Amino acid sequence: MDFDELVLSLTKQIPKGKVTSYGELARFLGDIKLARAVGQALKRNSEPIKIPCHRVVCSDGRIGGYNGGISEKIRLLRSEGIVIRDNRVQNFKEVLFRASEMRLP
DNA sequence: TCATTGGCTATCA
DNA sequence: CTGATAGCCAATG
Repeated sequence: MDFDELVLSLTKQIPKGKVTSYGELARFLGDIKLARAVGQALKRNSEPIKIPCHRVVCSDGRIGGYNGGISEKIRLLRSEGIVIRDNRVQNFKEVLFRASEMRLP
């Protein structure tokens, strides 16, 4: 299983109504410095339907980027109950899906 | 091979 | 609060 597949499989574990950060995913993978590569892996995601890549945001609660545009990302998150204000998830710490809750496929 | 490009993070002023 | 800085990984050409 290559890097991209691993990242995507972890992303699929994020429950609806929660989010995680590129850094959290990277931490689970063993190295916080993988954060950027994680972002790239999500970007290269070929099946955006099955993979909720919109549930991955910046470590400080800012939205981050999205293939379909940030507005679309925000819209999707709101539709799942995430509260966003000034391009930030409001209760970030509370809705954060932590690395300790992830598991290998 | 080397250079570039990001959906990044942490730290300091 | 905003900006600048410095790391830095995987894919791509």
